[in-house]
Amino acid sequence: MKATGKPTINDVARAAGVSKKTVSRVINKSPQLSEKTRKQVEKTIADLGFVPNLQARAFALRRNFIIAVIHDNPNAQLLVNVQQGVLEGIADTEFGLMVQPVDRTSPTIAEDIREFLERQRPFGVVLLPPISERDDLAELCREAGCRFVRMGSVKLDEAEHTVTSNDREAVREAVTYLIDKGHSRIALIEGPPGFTSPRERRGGFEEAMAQAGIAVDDELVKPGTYTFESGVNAGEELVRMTKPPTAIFACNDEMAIGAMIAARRNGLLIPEDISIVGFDDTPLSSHVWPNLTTVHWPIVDMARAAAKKIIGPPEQAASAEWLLPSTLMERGSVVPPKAK
Amino acid sequence: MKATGKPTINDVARAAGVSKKTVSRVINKSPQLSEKTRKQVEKTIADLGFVPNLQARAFALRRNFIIAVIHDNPNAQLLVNVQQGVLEGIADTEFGLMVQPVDRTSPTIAEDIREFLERQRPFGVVLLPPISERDDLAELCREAGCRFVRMGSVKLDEAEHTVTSNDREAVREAVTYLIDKGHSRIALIEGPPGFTSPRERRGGFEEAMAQAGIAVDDELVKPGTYTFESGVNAGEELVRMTKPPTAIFACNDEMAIGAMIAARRNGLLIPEDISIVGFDDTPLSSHVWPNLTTVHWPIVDMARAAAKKIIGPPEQAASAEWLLPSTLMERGSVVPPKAK
DNA sequence: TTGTAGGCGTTATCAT
DNA sequence: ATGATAACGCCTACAA
Repeated sequence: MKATGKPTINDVARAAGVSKKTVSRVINKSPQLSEKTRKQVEKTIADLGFVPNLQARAFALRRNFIIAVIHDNPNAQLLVNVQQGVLEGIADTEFGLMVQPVDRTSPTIAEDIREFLERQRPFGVVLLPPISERDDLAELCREAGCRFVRMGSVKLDEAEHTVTSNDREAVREAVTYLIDKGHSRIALIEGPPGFTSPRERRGGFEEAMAQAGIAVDDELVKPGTYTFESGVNAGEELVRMTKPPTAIFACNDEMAIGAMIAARRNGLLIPEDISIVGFDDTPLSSHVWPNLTTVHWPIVDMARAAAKKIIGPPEQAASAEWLLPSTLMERGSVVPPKAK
Repeated sequence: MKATGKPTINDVARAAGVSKKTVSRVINKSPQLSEKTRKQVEKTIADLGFVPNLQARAFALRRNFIIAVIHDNPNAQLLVNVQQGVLEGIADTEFGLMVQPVDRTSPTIAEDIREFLERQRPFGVVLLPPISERDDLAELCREAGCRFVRMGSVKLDEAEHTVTSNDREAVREAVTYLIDKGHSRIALIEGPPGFTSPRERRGGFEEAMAQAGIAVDDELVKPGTYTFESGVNAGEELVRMTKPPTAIFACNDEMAIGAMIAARRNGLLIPEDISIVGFDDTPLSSHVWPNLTTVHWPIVDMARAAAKKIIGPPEQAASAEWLLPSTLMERGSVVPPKAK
């Protein structure tokens, strides 16, 4: 009768003595059903061990039960954290997780994404920075009928489609923390130009300095690209200055650790000779010595929140929290500057 | 006529003046079709811009066009590399990539995987180590009607279901390289007990030493867990010995770098005072200074090969290569030992 | 509140 | 080699 050996909606309908539409209504938790019928059908479902066929539902609804993470981000730890967060968000549901990298520099990126969406028809999409900032790509999701959430460092869309961290505020807090420790010659290692998160982080740095009435010394602001090497390079330049900074804020942990290596290679002790603060709170930050004081970026929480917005009712997504705060993790890489 | 606005197989059939089954045969490259009909239908397909609906095909075939990576592996870089490899393998096909982590320590792992396979019905599954070693989980894939490939450090299954690296041989080569440089007091930092890859890597170490007629000094074999910290700990113990080793082989890069940190913290220069070799060739190995000499683990290639085995014809999978060689990457962390 | 009829887009079966 | 017809399992629209 059934090729797969599994009961279908028809089997349930027959066994329960109702139509399959009624069974369908039970599956989909339709509100207009007598309590009696619902209970009875639910019992039959349980008795038969019926599990609705996801592919058939997907076919009828023209939507797969899948959340896709679309990204153009080379950072392995970030990706895995996002995946973990999404998986937590869809735990105990019928949803699965797909991953689709794209090439930001490709002229066909929009076409590539459209094709992906039309092929796989994911229920929803999580867009990671930096491509989450592109309105045209978000529009693509809307056109394809996908729910979507854009992750970033600033609010990119309506609450329904946004999950962000408050990088600016968190950095301001971190730099203020350095200032409160007594530092005033504070260096900044920037992130790659042209992206929002580095800009926000730099903004927070400047705000903290301005708030404390300290002028930002351009000599102490070094470019970086979020890579370990760029942190080493910037660190080298900083510690070799005739009057080096007493503290460094790096826009991510990898660069902060690069700067640590550079400082140490030049004979400086950390934190005694120079304090260092990072951003992200990657596992590495607890692995180096001294443990890196850094800003915890709640990327797992953000991804979980994004997934829940997508699979939950739209009105709930609109009212749900979209700001997940970054917070300072005080560890071992900061002390007050040496008295001169 | 068509709700989605897209042409369906019916539209093609009508326009081409054939039955939809014939169109289906063209889509599926059925061999028994007259060249003339095929050409004509193909032209109609192109004219109409017809793209077969993946969900409908999936429904009819009871298989989604998806490759799932099932894993219980905490290493972010490994996961991302595997994902990249699989994506390369399915590039320009209609397949997508799903990711499903599982908990190795959970008693319900088999049930969890079965449920996932029955829910999402992936076309194929890539099993990562260490769970790829469990025959019962592979059997689960077979029962669920999924193609599958098991990745590992030894041949775990028939060629059709296997992609492996030759860790043992590669380590033997790496340690022989150290011996050829003049080292004889060579330490080993092991991987976590109970898994195959650490066992193979240790085996390669022992074989190289035996081949050179050097007895393995148990004092110089330290346990590790593949983590940075365990490398630091093992490294500390080794360099503090009254007669420390002149070289260390660590079973992965993270531990090798941990050992580098430990050595340097104890006043040793690398490679002058102590040579270090790792395994994996993670990005980090080219980021530290000196660049780490390490064994390149071809994980991306392995994953690509796995994906191709899965989506290609079975007979091809059986005959395709299943062994991807690991090779030594000579960089800056090895020199001959100091003359006494 | 519940049921009937029909459709979603493809593949499989079995003719011809 | 090709076609007619019936699945596949669910959902929507409309009717009762």
